[in-house]
Amino acid sequence: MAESSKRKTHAERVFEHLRHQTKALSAYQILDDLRDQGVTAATTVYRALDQLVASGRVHRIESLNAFTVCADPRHTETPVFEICKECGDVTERVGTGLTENIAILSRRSGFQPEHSVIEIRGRCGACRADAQPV
Amino acid sequence: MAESSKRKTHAERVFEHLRHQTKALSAYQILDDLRDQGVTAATTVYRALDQLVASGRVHRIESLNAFTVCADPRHTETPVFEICKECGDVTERVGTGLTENIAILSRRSGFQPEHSVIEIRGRCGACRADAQPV
DNA sequence: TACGTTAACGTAACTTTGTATCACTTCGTC
DNA sequence: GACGAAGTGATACAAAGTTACGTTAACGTA
Repeated sequence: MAESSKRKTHAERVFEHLRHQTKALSAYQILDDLRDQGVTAATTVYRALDQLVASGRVHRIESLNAFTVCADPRHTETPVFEICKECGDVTERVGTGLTENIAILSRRSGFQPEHSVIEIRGRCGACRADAQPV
Repeated sequence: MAESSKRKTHAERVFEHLRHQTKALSAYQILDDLRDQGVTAATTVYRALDQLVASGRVHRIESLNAFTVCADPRHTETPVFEICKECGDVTERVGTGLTENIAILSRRSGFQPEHSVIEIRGRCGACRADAQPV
């Protein structure tokens, strides 16, 4: 029981909880959801999220003030998030080539990019299908 | 004195103030700055910003919770914002072709984009030059 | 076993950002 | 003058995020 003996931290609990969501959750939503698991302070949630974001396991969705798990922590390219206005689902896209486009743009303007935020709001395929009339 | 007789609204004051900034300002920063012009309520500032954003004269910078004037209200393409971590300056780029990239991406995924947020954080040309050793 | 160190966690207060409600003023128009 | 619409303010509150500091648990080591 070498590794299973390790105590479970709140950061792990936060990560596990986020992993089971299709929507992004706010810090205070996470706090509410994890109260019965012993997470009682906003500070703790923010600390957990800081760690998880720093290690690339969780992304912050700026336009929602919310958080979602990283679909594939191995990717290095800037992720693109599709956010459905109707159902709230957040989908991460990687390998879109947008990082390169931004790099090209920046080369022209002399700006040195470090971290990009790309978030697209609209309607997801499922919600569009639902709205289709016969 | 036909048009000059029109009363100046706080929305106009907010716009004029933002126009003279190189950085994005938060709503409460705007409130502080315009107190001596008679703007005293956060509500008023938010109402003014709502109008200005709706009419396309001002953009909201999601990752900063702040606002900046639109460089060219005639553009229809999604703007890209370069945000310098050092000096805080925000620069709007249009005609970058990124909108089209997003459209292509969405066509593949079935997502219908309505409003995109593209914000790049990094260092601007001026700050990079300042940091250059001899 | 006792001690010291460190990481994780909690409490509390606070700041920042944003919204809701209701009252009041201004101004054009009938 | 009566009326309605637009603009504004005061108050209260909700949501998001931070800071400072104290406590607890785990762990290595003497």
